[in-house]
Amino acid sequence: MQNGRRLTLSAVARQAGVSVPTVSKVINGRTDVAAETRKRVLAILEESGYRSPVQHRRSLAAVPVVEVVVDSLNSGYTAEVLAGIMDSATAGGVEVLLSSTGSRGVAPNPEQRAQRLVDQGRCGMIVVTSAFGDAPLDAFHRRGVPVVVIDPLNPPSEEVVSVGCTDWAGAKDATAHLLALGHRRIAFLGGPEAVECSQARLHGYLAALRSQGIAAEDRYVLAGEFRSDDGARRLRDLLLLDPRPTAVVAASDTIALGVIAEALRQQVRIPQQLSVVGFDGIRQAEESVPALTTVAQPLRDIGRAALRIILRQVGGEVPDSRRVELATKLVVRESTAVPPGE
Amino acid sequence: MQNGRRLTLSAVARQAGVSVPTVSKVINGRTDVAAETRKRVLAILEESGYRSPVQHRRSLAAVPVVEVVVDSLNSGYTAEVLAGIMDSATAGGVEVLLSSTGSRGVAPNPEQRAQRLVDQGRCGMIVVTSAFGDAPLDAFHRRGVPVVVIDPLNPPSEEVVSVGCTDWAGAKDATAHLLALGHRRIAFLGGPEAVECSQARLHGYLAALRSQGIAAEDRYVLAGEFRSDDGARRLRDLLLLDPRPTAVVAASDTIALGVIAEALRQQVRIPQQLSVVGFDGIRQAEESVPALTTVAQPLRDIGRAALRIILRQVGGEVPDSRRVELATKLVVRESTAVPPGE
DNA sequence: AAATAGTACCGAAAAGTTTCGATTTGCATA
DNA sequence: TATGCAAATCGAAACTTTTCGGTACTATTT
Repeated sequence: MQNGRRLTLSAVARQAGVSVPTVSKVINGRTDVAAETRKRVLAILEESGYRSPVQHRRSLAAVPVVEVVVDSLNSGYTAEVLAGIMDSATAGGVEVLLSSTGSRGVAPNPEQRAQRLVDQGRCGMIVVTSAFGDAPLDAFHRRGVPVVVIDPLNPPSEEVVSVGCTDWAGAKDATAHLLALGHRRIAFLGGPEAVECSQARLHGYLAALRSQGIAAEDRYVLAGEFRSDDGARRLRDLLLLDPRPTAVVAASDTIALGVIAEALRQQVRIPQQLSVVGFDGIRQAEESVPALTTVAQPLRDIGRAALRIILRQVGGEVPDSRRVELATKLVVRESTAVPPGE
Repeated sequence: MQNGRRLTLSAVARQAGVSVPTVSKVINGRTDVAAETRKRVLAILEESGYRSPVQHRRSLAAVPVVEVVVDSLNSGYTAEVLAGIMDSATAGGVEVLLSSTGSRGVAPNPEQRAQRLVDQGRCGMIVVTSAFGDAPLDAFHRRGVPVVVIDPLNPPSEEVVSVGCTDWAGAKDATAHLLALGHRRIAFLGGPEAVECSQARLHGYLAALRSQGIAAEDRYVLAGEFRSDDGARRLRDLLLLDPRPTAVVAASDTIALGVIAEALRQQVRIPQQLSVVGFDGIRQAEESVPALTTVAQPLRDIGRAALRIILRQVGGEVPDSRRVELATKLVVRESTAVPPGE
């Protein structure tokens, strides 16, 4: 390719059959390039190994920074994942820029935000359990900024890597554990219905029941928020049913802890009268009384994995999978036992 | 100046009697411009009010960055403070760079680290509950980077602003609350003896006792770690004493939650047989059963305040105080009651 | 003093980016 | 069907930045 001179934009442009500005726009992630054209130009760029001067400078530049977007910090879940991210970050020599969406949802102006990201030499982004539309993701993708989404609320789009755990299998394990103890009336306290992982957990629960030939009862399945007070509320509803369920599978530890707290208040003894299984494996689950049996997600590992994936993408590797699922592990503690009256 | 067209480099260049590249170099701080020439060009630039496109973008986009150093993320305490910092950060339009010291202590090379901080345009630093020697702090101070320390483990040095809560008064309130209920044998489960806030809380406890003319018993005062398992361990020790204390003041909520959990295991009923007061006001304290009476630090407010102080210092203000203490508030919940046998 | 080397400074030319108008296309409307 | 309108796409031209070589000046050597 190189005939004496340095590799230049116009050479790439000529080969791609477009003008110099168009190539520049592709490199800088402008929107006014047809997808078709962009692809062709990118191919030539790839092949020729062209690097724009700014790209080049950036690759020499100081410590890479990864931006981490969280929805809120008040759950143990987020903190734990963040801790994992920090692990990998210090190990990998990158820094972490934390940004919180708060209640306002994500990024007022994704295009501008993405541009700022690359301007300031940020090399990737991790989104933790937030709804993230396709439009903003595209803004990052066009600029070649790798994005990893952890436990996305909405189904992740094509071009983004998502990291999570084996939600379906985990809920199935939890339910199977209760079935093995002899429970037959098992309730499920889910998360918001629209949320991806929530659905997977529900289906794991249903699958376990079905495999034992047990029909799921609608009134035992209550969707709600991933919050302890909403767990407490729903337990009150469950206790009004006749016959009562003898066990509860909660879609998160926060829900399960709410159930345990409310059970104590209602004089329902756990696990003698009611077994409870949580999901997530946050720290508080170990410390509750009785200690919570739960499906532990390797939250720290998930955080670590997310950052490693970013780093690999920055290094030019193509991720071998759009979805990474880490195995959950059922941790049996004190909140589950054989059903009452047996 | 503007004769119909937009203000452009070449106009400035013409007026200054130099070429366009030279003006560009002045703007971009290149070295190959004579001091004399630079001055002249700068004058014209000033006069004409020219802003280069990148300057313009930057003024729209550049967001100041504050570095936050935490020791670890696995306590609710840190997460809560961080949430407060994020509050102020989003409100104040700054970004937060998170860095974790982990177990390895702080900054391998403070001098270098401080330099990098200013190079990358970071405008301040917040240190959350970490030991932080004077040497690194000085490195920042010399470079004019404001540093705020939240609840420092060691006594903060002269040149740094520290933010905390009224530890002494808070512990005194907690103890007074128990005294008012009629308790006379009150134990104190402290943090590590060397830690500043831990000492203040101990002295608040002692002061409350003294004000009622009660002598502190050494065997009722146990130092230890800010961890729930260490709280549980120390409760076991307390229960062996004769006479047993009827109430416990814990120097942190984590300790207190450990006490509650262990009490449940040991069949000691709270608050009927033992009253417990915590300190911090983390989220889990609300959700425990029984709900924990605690001295709530305004953790979020502390985080918010820390960042605001940084921002004011960046704005050129001189902090009016080296030490900011936010008031604690005794939150009476279910874990305290009159002593048994009355 | 002359030659040489080194360096600071500048601008022509090359490279890259942005603006803006021209062209096309899709789609709703007359 | 014709017409208008808005959005998408692209490149020419305008603009900015960078590279690179030349000039002039100074210091050093011969």
